[in-house]
Amino acid sequence: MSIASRKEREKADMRARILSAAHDIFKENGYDGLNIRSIAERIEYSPATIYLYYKDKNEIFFALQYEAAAAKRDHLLPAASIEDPWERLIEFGRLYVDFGLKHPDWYDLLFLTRAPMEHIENQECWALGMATHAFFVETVEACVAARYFKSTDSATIAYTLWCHAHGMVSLFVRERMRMYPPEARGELARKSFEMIVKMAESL
Amino acid sequence: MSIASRKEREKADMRARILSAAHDIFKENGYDGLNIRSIAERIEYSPATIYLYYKDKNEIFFALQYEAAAAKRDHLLPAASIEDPWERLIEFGRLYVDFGLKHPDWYDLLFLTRAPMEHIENQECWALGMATHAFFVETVEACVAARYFKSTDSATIAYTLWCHAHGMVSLFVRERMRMYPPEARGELARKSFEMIVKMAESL
DNA sequence: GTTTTTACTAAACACTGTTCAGTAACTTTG
DNA sequence: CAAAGTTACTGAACAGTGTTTAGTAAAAAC
Repeated sequence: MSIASRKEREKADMRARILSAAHDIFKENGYDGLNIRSIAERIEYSPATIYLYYKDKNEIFFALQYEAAAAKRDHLLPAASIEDPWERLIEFGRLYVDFGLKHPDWYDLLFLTRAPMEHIENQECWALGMATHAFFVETVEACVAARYFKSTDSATIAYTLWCHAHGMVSLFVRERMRMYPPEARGELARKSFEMIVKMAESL
Repeated sequence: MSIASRKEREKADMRARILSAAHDIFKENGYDGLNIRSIAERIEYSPATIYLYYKDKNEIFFALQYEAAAAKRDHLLPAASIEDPWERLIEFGRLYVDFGLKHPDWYDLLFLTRAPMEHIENQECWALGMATHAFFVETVEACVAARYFKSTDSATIAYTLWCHAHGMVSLFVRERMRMYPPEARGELARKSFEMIVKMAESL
């Protein structure tokens, strides 16, 4: 059994090494600069070897997406410890946008990549994303329970707030904020966040 | 001068034929299915010929983006004739989302494609998009002028509403609405639109 | 020590965008 | 109208993708 378990360990190591190389290349050159040959070169194996450990590029893509989802969860984690649901919701939103602006590539990977969505529901990254989203929805529900809103439709409230935050970040990530002068962008985002908070208060 | 002008006309015709082919292929197979060889095949010329009429694929991309911008403008046009600015604003928003849901490929091309943005500000498509956006901002300003809002920050109001609409559409276009059960998606979008209208009333 | 299994790779395939040398037709010139 | 020059076009190639396959050398099992 010793040899078999060692081989298993080596297989897992190799998978990790490939993913780590993919991670590095992605951080350095974005998704566009990430290709099988560049990964192979970095780990000093032939391109064909990659396919002995990952079925195809999509599988590596999904693994990277999981890392992005984990990074996002970690970024949002500080909000979880805030007792008051309304304060928690605001901080959650602030951190969500902050994550998108600080890590546009990760955000892109999670929400903007026209990617192999066929079977993404079966992937770990999807489950992790759903869990983080559930935390957000629960916070909205806690606000509803604590009568912070007149409306009790927590699902629609959560979705509406998410749409706004996602809209902000994705306009930025995909460079459509160029419609506004560079110096105005930051302030616009800040003001809009304040505005949606104010609007939410009236719900 | 007759020959020269005929040649000019032929050149313009060819450019139009190439773009028309690109348009058709895009509608049939999306941006992924659109490549130089497929265009060449459709117009029955060699791939190299394309490069005599368009500098590179980006130039074709920009031309297509212009068509998308024009289609969007036409889709939004009916709202322009509504007198009351508040009603106009609502209809504008409704049509904006409607356009995105009905023509996800066009919307994608306009707002979600990680595209050659370097010089897009110099492209016609950009100017057209800006004009349509300006119409939207003017409508918000008209609402402010008519005291439909307490707030007078029309730029932030416009941006906030846009973020919400864009968020809704782009979550749909990039298939992140899969987080919700299929039968719930339509209702969620409808309710969220109503909600943002309600929220805007309180601004 | 022989056989079988495993880990790996070179080379290729099919598909992209793009370029370039060559050719045939058209236009201009004398 | 023939020679020279220009234009429109293409076949073939290059470089870059993801992926597959046949073959090999080392490791493991017997």
